[in-house]
Amino acid sequence: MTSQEQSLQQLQSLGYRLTPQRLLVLAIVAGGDGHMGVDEIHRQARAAYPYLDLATVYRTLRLFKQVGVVTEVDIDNRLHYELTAPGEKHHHMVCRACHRALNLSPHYLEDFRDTLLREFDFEPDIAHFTVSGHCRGCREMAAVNDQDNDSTAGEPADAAKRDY
Amino acid sequence: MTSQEQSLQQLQSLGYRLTPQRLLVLAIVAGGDGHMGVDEIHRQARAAYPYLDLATVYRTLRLFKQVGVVTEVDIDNRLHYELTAPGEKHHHMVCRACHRALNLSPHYLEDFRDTLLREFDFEPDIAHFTVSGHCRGCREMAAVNDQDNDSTAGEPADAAKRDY
DNA sequence: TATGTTGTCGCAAACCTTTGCAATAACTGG
DNA sequence: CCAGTTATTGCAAAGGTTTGCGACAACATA
Repeated sequence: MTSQEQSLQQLQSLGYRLTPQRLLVLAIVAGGDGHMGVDEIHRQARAAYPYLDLATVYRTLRLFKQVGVVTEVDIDNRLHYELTAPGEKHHHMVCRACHRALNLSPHYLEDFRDTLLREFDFEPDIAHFTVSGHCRGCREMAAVNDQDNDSTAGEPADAAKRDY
Repeated sequence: MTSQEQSLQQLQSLGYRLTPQRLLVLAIVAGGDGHMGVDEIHRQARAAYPYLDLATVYRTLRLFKQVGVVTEVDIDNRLHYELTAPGEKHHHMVCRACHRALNLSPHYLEDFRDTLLREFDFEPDIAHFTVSGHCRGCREMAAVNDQDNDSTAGEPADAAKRDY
C-alpha cells in the first residue's frame, strides 16, 4: 500500500469522505516536489477538473494538514503545502529576504518542547514548526551592504524603497 | 525621557516622520495594557481623530514593529500588538483552543538560536517568537472529553461540528 | 518665513483566506 | 440496488491585511 493510499484510508477511517476533489488535490501535492503554493495547486487541479473551486482547495488542504497528510508552510504570508514524508519529517527555516525554505530536523526542537511541557504544562504544536530569519546567503549580502550595521534591527531595509 | 519619547526620537533619527497619526497610535498602544487587536486600536484612535484610516493603522503598526517599538502577536489569525517593554521582553505561547497568550521568557530560546546559527548560519528572527499549542486548562478539558485519545492528532475536534 | 523634497495619508481596490448556504454526492443500512 | 443521512461542494460574499496612487504635510534649508 502506497503512502497515498494509506492517507486516503486514514481519512476514511476518521469518517471523512473520499471525493474526486480530494483525490485530485492529494495527487497533485504528491506529484510536485517540495512545497507548493495554493494557487499553483489550484491551477494544476483545474487542468484536470475545471470546476474545482479555490475554496475547496483551501478546505481540502486544511483537512489534509489536520490529519497529518500534508505539512503547511507559511512563506511570506502565503500558504504552501507539501506531502508529509513519514520518517523524514522536518521543520522549516524560512528566509525573510529570499523566501527560500530550509529544512530543519525535528531533533532541534525536542528539548524545547520538553521544557515548555515541564515548566508550563503547555503542549506546543510542533508537528510542524516554521521559524523565520535570514539565511547564510542573505546575511552575507546584508553584511556587504551595511557598513554601520549595529545588528539591532530597525533600519529601513533599503534607503531607496522607503515604502515601509 | 520616557520610553515613548525615546521611541519617537528613534523613529525620527531613522528618517521617519513624526505625524499626529503615529503619535496617536503609539499613545493608544502604550495606554492599553497587554496586546490589542488592530480593530480596537483603530476604534480608539478614531475616537480622537475620526479620519484616521485603517490602512494607516496597519502601516503604522508594521513600522513600529520593524523599528522594535511594538511586538506583534498573531492570535487566531488576527494581528495584535503590544508595547515592547525594554528589559522585560518576552515571547508568546498562544493557545489554539482558548486563544489566550502566555508570556515566555527569552531565556528559553537562546540555546535554540545559538544552535541554528552555529549549525546552519541561519539567524532566526527571535526578537519575538510565537509558538502555538494548548495550554494547561484546555489540555485538561480535552483529556476529559476524549476517552480514546491516542494523542496523534487528526480526529475532528468535535464530532458534532463537522465543519473542519 | 518661504520653498523644495519626499515621506505619509486617505481612499479605493486588490490580495489571500475563510465562511454561510443551498444543492449535491458519498456513504450507510435495509 | 434503493432510500436516507449528512459530509462536501460550488458559489458568492465577507474578513482581515496589503498596496497603488495622487494629494498632502513634515522636515530641511535658506
